[in-house]
Amino acid sequence: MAQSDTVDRILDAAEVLFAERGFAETSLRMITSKAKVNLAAVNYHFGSKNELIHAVFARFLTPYSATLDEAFDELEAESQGDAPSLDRILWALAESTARMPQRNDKGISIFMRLLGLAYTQSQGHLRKFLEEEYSEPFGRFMRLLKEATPELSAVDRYWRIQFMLGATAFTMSSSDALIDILEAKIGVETSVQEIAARLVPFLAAGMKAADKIQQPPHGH
Amino acid sequence: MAQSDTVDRILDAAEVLFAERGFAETSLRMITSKAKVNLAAVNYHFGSKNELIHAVFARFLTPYSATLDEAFDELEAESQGDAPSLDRILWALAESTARMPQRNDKGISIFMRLLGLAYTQSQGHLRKFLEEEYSEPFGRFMRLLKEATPELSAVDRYWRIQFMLGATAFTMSSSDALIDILEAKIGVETSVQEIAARLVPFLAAGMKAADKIQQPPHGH
DNA sequence: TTTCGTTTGAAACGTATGTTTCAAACGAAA
DNA sequence: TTTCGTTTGAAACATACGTTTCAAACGAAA
Repeated sequence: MAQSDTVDRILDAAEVLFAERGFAETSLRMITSKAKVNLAAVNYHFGSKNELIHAVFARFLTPYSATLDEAFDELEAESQGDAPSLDRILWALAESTARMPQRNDKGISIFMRLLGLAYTQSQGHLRKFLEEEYSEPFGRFMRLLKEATPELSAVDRYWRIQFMLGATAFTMSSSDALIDILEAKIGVETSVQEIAARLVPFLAAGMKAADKIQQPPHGH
Repeated sequence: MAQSDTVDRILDAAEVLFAERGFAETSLRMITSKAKVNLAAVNYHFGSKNELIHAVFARFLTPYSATLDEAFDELEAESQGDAPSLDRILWALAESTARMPQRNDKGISIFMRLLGLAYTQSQGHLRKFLEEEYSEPFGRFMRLLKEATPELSAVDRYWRIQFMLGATAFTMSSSDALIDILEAKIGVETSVQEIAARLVPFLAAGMKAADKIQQPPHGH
């Protein structure tokens, strides 16, 4: 405990509780009591609850952002000149995510759940913070997607990307619960990595769908 | 204002505010002040905040559930004996949703956003309430999906249905914001119906994807 | 018009939250 | 060992919440 291991204890506790219960539903007192730390420590070290939320995201998003950047570098290096395919882009994303160093066995679930919350519960301050700090790797991912789907109009691509994000964020943010339900139902155990491996072909097929806008089907 | 138009005023205000801000972030005082109604009226007419949330959902979910049931009846009547196709099931769902009677022009967005919140912010009491009251049309939809995708194993189907739900709930629950972003970006106006019409082929293609689990792509 | 159950209004209650205060404890530097 | 900036601890603060209370107002039935 060289210096302020209090800070890490708070971050660890906050990360888990935020992932379990969301931001508004997690009080500072829950966090400090789980972290076995004085209540005032949060405001002393982080300033406010909102800044603590930012710190929790920064701690895992900064290395993740760097990992992604490397993966995209590799991707572009491999396919010299021509645009990387959709499948390879999505796979690179899935692999980078799976390979993130985990603090414990629940690491990936927490990571995913927080990413989901970032979309879902983003109040003004969080959205602003994320846009300011991490727009670059996100923009790069978007550029790669654009080059990989030249057959789509800008509008088509826009909506399909939202569909992809939705399927991913939603599934991953509830991955723990969904895995449990499946096990109770069919008795099959599933890893987050397997979900990702199932998600990729689903998303790729959706992105490549021939029909852009569904017309009412005709009678049989 | 024959009898308790207070009840409807509360429901109207609560519906909008819940859709805009979520449940925990919307206080009874916000609701009663928007509804121009006394604070105590909520507890008098509904009992508690949780029961008010239930009432908001019941008001639109009960007619929606009936509409869905009719649409599924038609679907099964049309395709006498053989299972309705995936495209037709999804289309029936999208159409039923679009045709729901709206209280105002923002009706569909609110409706969608609440459905999204039901998945996303479902605390214990709401999940329990929804399961107890509306499991039947949901189960019927699942059965139809199963019959329309006999080529999928139970596990494959389970995950792909989650992906569909995610893409839909996520996109629709943010439809307002996404429509605004697209308009600011490309200057195109979009209706919720158009989003649904774009979503259907995306989901159908994903459900029918040949690969179930992605293997690492080989070098180019 | 009087009656009486229903509904509203204003105020308060108890509790929980984020934040602040300030004295005490700590720990490296002198 | 003394000093002094940093960190902790216990308590309080102001505020917001959901809920309750109870008298006043209402409105159909008598």
